[in-house]
Amino acid sequence: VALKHAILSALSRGVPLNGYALVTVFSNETERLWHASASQVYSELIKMEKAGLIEIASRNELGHTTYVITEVGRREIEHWLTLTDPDHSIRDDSMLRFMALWVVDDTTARHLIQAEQSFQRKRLLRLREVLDEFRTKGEQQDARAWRDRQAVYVLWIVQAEAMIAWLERLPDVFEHPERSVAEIFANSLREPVAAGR
Amino acid sequence: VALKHAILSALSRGVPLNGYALVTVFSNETERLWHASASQVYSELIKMEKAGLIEIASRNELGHTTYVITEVGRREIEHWLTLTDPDHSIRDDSMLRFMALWVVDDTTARHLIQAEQSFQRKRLLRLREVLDEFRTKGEQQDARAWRDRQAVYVLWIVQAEAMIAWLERLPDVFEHPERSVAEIFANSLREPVAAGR
DNA sequence: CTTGTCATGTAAAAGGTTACATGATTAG
DNA sequence: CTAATCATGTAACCTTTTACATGACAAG
Repeated sequence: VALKHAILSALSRGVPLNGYALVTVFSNETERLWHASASQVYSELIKMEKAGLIEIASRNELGHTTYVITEVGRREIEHWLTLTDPDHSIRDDSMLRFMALWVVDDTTARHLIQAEQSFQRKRLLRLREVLDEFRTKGEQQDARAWRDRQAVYVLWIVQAEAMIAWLERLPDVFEHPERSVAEIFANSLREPVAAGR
Repeated sequence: VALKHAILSALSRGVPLNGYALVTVFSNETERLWHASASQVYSELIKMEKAGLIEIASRNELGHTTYVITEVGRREIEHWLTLTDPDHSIRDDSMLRFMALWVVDDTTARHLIQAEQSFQRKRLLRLREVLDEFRTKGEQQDARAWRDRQAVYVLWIVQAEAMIAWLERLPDVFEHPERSVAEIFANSLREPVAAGR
């Protein structure tokens, strides 16, 4: 129901984009916002153009097409943000696996944990790289949009770091049944981290 | 493709569950693992029972049915964990909104941020409650399963706390354009949090 | 005695994936 | 000259949502 909004959000920054550029955005595992397949993006673009939310900025003989957001699209984005409630439902295959991890033996669990660690470390490096790029890029173009993007990346970096630290202690949960889980994660869970307000 | 695995994972702890209990699990916004609607759960259960992954533990005259996992189901879970790769693709409506937040004015942004803050605070309280319940519950039943669950809740709590702290500083990104984003989130981003290894 | 929660399903519509098909351009 | 990447689309299939339908039971 929201690929439409993900596309509008990407186009709202003003730069005309072609279908392929959007496909790359939505197949990107670093940017965990909205996933979509190539075929879905192309057909959604056609639908949105017909609906007047976006329009063709350019098209060459090969069919290569760039799109920009229209005024109608801009209003749709504002409507979505202000008049509909966020959907907090998630499908997270990777976490689902960790919830089921106790069924396998300790050695297998260790392998799976290490694989995820390696994925998250690579993702963290990538996140930091992209954040650095934003700092220079944002100075030219719409600063407000780029500052927003930077902020989201900051959260992703903090959460990736938390995940990596958690994965480092996770094997102990299975391998040291004599220690309580609270004890194992003692330094992560040092009570109400300024939850006050 | 994975509601099947989410159901098997829930049943793997050995307690027979009925459709409604599973519906509650998958519509729960605290436990951000796998979301599914009621009708989907009921029809998936029928399909899985036919496929021999689960079986009926009891059924009364009213049609109220509880299911347990079979040996085939247990093998399917292990196959999934060890022989297929995790799918890291995500659709996160709430984050998508934050990425587009710069399009609205500061007052509206503030309202939206506060609404999310209130959601995350409630979720955090709920997470802490459930974690406390696990500590006592886990002593009786399969300790390994319950320790795993506790660990996942620990990560969720840490990440919810990080999100709340981030949301507290987010308004400054829009309202203080003279300050750099790095500066605003300085205490969150205090460099490589033991990413070493 | 009626509202809310527990409990189970079916059918149509919308959303999303996979497989297939095609061709230009770039880099080694 | 060949493999990878850029670039666009269609069709069949599968997954998920929405709307509808039904009824027991408990609490106020």
